[in-house]
Amino acid sequence: MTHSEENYLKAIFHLGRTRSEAVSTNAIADEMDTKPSSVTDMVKKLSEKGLLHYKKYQGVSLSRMGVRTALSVIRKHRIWEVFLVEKLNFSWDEVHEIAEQLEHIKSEELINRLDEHLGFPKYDPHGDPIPTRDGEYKASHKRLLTEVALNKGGICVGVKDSSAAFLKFLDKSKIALGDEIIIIDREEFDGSLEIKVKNRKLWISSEIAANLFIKTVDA
Amino acid sequence: MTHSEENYLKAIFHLGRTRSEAVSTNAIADEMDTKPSSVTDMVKKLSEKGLLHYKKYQGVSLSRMGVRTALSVIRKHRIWEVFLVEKLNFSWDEVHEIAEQLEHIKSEELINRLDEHLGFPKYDPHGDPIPTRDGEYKASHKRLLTEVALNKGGICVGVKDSSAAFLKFLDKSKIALGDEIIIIDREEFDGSLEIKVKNRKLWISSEIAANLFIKTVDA
DNA sequence: ATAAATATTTAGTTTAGACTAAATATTAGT
DNA sequence: ACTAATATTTAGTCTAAACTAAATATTTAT
Repeated sequence: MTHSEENYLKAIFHLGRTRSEAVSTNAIADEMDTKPSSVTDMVKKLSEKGLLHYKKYQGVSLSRMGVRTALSVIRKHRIWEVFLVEKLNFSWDEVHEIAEQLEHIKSEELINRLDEHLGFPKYDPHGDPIPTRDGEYKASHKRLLTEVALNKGGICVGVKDSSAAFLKFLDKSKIALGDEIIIIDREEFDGSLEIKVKNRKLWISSEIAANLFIKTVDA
Repeated sequence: MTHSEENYLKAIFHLGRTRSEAVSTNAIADEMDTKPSSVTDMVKKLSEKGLLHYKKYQGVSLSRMGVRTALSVIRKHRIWEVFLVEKLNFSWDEVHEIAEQLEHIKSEELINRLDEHLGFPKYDPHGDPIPTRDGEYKASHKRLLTEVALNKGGICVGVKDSSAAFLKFLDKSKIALGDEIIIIDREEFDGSLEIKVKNRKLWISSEIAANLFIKTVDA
């Protein structure tokens, strides 16, 4: 597999998640910042290799093998992102470009050892789930903490209310972007929530919860 | 710079160290496992880019810029090797192939942070010195510990006597391949040496020293 | 239902990096 | 010094991945 082939599979995988029909040539060209004619060429090659299904003018969809390969690349990308943030102290937004390169390093052994070294993280720094070694994967979506079910959780990725008062509250409560938050309990009377953050439990009001976005896998 | 260009510069740098004349087309082809005609093509390109000096039929030598670039790649390679061994517990001999890929990742920031994360190592796991960020580099050579000057040191890379008795001694003394050894003192009377290994000082006889190879930079 | 707009594919070029075979330079042996 | 052996370069081909321009399919709008 070449870098370019891997990038196409990744792009097609992501596009196939949102729109549920076959992925169009133009959509791929847009996503990859290339020309439709180049996409046609590559799509033919990937089709011959059995990585995707392609009928002229009808768009493409990944084969089982294509999905497996795409997930393997996404897994590498996200594990490297965790490494860059956790171990090398890069910030959230600096890591994407470097991970785009690292994801193509060929060594299963390497990525599995890195995974172990990082304590088998479940999410990358942007809150997106990391596919498992054997290709398990559930997509995540950004939602308000009020919409998350009991015992479910995800990564804090943003706030709705960005007032100084709210941000100060978060700071004081030691809740930061990138933290994993899990819902422990929900009080029916006022909708307040008990959550676990960084191995610490605390109660927050439903007003607070309604202003915190987290990325969490679908039910 | 492409991966291939970087690999050529690295190969030419290494060849230029041992033989001191210009490096021949065939030598490069051998080193890179490619054909002489391919080398001629690449050498022309690198010459046009100002990375090396080339006169038809006369071989090549790196320009200042070429040396700088080669050292930057070698630095990356060796720092990644340290990471793989120290942090991911790969063994000595498993790391080369993976580092061959990692050395081409483009990010100065990444390599400098990794260097810091590893505590600014001076040697890679094979005992070869790591070029500094600003291109300082002294080659190292394998020699017996008896030939090393006071206060100098290097990485233990092999034994001359591989008898069970000697290996048992090393094991008991907690001296292993890959350890850094520094000569602290030398007793003129019997040639015995005080050495520092893993922050531990101990005395060894000249017989022991005469059977230990270390890699150390030239005087 | 047909013309216009849009999407996709085909055909032919380009660049990087490799290759083979043939041509030319250099070096070595007598 | 001249021929034989070896080294190097040139010329032309190949593959991957891009591109442009032209051709063809599909979709949309009237």
